[in-house]
Amino acid sequence: MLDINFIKENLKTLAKVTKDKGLKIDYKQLLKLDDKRRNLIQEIDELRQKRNANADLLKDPEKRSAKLIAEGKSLKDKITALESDYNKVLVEYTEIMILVPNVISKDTPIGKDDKDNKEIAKWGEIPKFKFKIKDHLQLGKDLDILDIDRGVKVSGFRGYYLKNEGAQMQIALLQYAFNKMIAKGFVPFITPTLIKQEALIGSGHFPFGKEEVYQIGNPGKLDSGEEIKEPLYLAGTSEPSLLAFHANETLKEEDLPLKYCGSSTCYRSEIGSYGKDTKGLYRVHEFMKIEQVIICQADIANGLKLLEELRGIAEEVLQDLKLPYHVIAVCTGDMGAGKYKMYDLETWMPSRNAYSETHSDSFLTDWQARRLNLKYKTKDGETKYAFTLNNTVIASPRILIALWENYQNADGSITIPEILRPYLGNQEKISPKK
RNA sequence: GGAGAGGUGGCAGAGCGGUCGAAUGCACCGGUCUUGAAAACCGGAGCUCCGUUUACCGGAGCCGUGGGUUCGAAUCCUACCCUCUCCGCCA
Repeated sequence: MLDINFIKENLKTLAKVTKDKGLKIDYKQLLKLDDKRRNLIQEIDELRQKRNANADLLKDPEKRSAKLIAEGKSLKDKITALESDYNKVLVEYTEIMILVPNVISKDTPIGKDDKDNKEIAKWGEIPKFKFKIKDHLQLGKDLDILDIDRGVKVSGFRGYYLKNEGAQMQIALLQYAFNKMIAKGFVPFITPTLIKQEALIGSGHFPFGKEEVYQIGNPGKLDSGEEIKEPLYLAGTSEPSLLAFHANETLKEEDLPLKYCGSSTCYRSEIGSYGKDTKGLYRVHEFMKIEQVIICQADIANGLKLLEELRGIAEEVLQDLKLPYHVIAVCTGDMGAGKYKMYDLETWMPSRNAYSETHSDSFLTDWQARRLNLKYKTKDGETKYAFTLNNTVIASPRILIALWENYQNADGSITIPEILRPYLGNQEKISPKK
């Protein structure tokens, strides 16, 4: 969400960024609703003032009269009617307001989709295999560390089991990553994954990505006896939980920046990507992830610095694992409404013969904080909305694709990356069983 | 799942139709006193929104949330959310 006054003063910029991000906002309608909204507030406030004055007179039994009471009744009716109008206008107004995208950094590429993203850095050598490589599915099957067939049997499409060293490796990755983050001063969290709609609106996952999120219904009853559901949702990342942790709070500037990392299972419905990546571990309905989140002062330069810091941590993880990757500056059409600037880290996946997304590093200025009503008080006593950032630390099993495929050997075994060995009893290789 | 109690300012805690944005205590800020501090005493202080002559000026709203009753609601009714206690069940 943006400040309505900022929107009014920057209509041209916003019209452009809206188009560049592939969105459609009726700004004329928004301004109209804002006018209506403010006019109604004024009218209502005036009538309430009269009502209060009237009620004040009636306090005195001597002044009590049928006329005053009638006057009070009439005022009440007018107020009720206007309030009802106001509520309707506010709903429409809010519906548009939460769709208004954030502005972008100067260096964000303008483009339509991921084809227009720009590679800005590269690390590691793409491995050249002298044998016919297997993809992670084959490796997983041959080494008995992944079972897709039974995953589908039990969980349905996109279901999977990690098994043996496959299972161990996932836990190893998470633990290694968690430890790294703690060493860097991030506060470790295990976050709720069953969350309320407000948290998802706050992070900006709603309304944009609503269909991507699983909904869980809680039955209840309305006044009228009508059955209702106050839904809960399965979070697709710990980001909304970590951000909403401080929703409706006013923090102290001296406590910023807050550096958090959250470990959670993540759920994605993948509606809208039906035909895509249907094989293997690339796109699954549930996975585990450690996410890094920063809540900081409202300072663009500082935020950009932190974005680089988060990127650096993610790069460090891939370098620790010795996986080739590149960094791309994500273009407007691919970045999401709330983003001010965004990088993706894509890791080399031999079977896909491509770099594929494993990390996503974003800076959102105060776009999320406004939705979350997350503020801080400056040293001068001023109240401001905070800025927020987030990036992946590690997400598995997707990263296992890169890990298994890049580390495979001619004999069909997989070398375990050194950094993970301590978590797997110092085992060096995953070899075929028996 | 059953039974009961309750949600008021940073915290504790009164208020149970108009005198309540809200007593009182603690904490906080300023002052007096003091060599300094403490104590004591005096004074001050919340948030959100709207408007404008942008002035800490005017107005509205905020006592878990929404709806209702009333000329008037922190106070009454109602639904929902949450917390606590006891019983039951349970990883």
